[in-house]
Amino acid sequence: MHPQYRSDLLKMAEIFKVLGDPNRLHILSLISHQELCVCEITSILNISQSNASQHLARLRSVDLVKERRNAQWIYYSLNQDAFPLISEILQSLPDVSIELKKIEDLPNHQKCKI
Amino acid sequence: MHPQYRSDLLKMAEIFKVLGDPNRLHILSLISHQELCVCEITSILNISQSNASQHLARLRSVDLVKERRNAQWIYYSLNQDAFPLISEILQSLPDVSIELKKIEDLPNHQKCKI
DNA sequence: TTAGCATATTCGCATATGCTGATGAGAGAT
DNA sequence: ATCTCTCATCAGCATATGCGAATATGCTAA
Repeated sequence: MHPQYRSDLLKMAEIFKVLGDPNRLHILSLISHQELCVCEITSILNISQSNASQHLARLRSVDLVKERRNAQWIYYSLNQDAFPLISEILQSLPDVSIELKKIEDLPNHQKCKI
Repeated sequence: MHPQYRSDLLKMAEIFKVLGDPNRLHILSLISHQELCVCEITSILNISQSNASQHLARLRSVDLVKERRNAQWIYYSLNQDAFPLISEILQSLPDVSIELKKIEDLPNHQKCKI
């Protein structure tokens, strides 16, 4: 097998490995609609801050997300340039618009002053 | 979160987890062009028979492949109905047609009488 | 500067994964 | 029935992964 082919396969496999987790799929689906800071993602997914941050690190490692710092907050959004099929994949997931509408009602949202 | 949403995410994540391995991507790419028996896949990927069989079991577990028995041989092919985007994903992988043309030249191909 | 909040990183643990080697199950040939 | 070939499964191991707890870093405001 050609070395170039092998490395292409490895890179694609790495991307799918990152997609192979329900929490990361959920995060991608959310930030494909609008950028969100880590505390919002943490609240919506109902996971620990550490866990959310680790998932975001994995998404960063394959360049699937863009980040923008604003004061203490880091806003994440989908990087559609990294993997052309990513948008179509995310569109095949269930709708998350209800969750996005409810951001203000989240229990610990007061800790996250947007 | 809705339970149905969660199970959908889990199912999608499971599919991507299966896609998240270079050998399995390679197998899928090969059998998306033509059906192959296990010994051919083993030869092309240059992995052990046990390893190939285990990868095929993973692909079967999420219904990504179809199998057809013919005497001792079991021929695997892509199941395009399981995951609508699978064909597009596989088309984004490097070309495998050269490997398919060389099946007859493989070292231990005599053990696999097509 | 200090305090407080948002985020990242490290550590440790339980579980999952990929692989090899050995064994088992089916199907044909003799 | 016996042998051989194809394929599946099991056992065992090294490594990877997902998570919580603790800690570190970075920013703002007082």
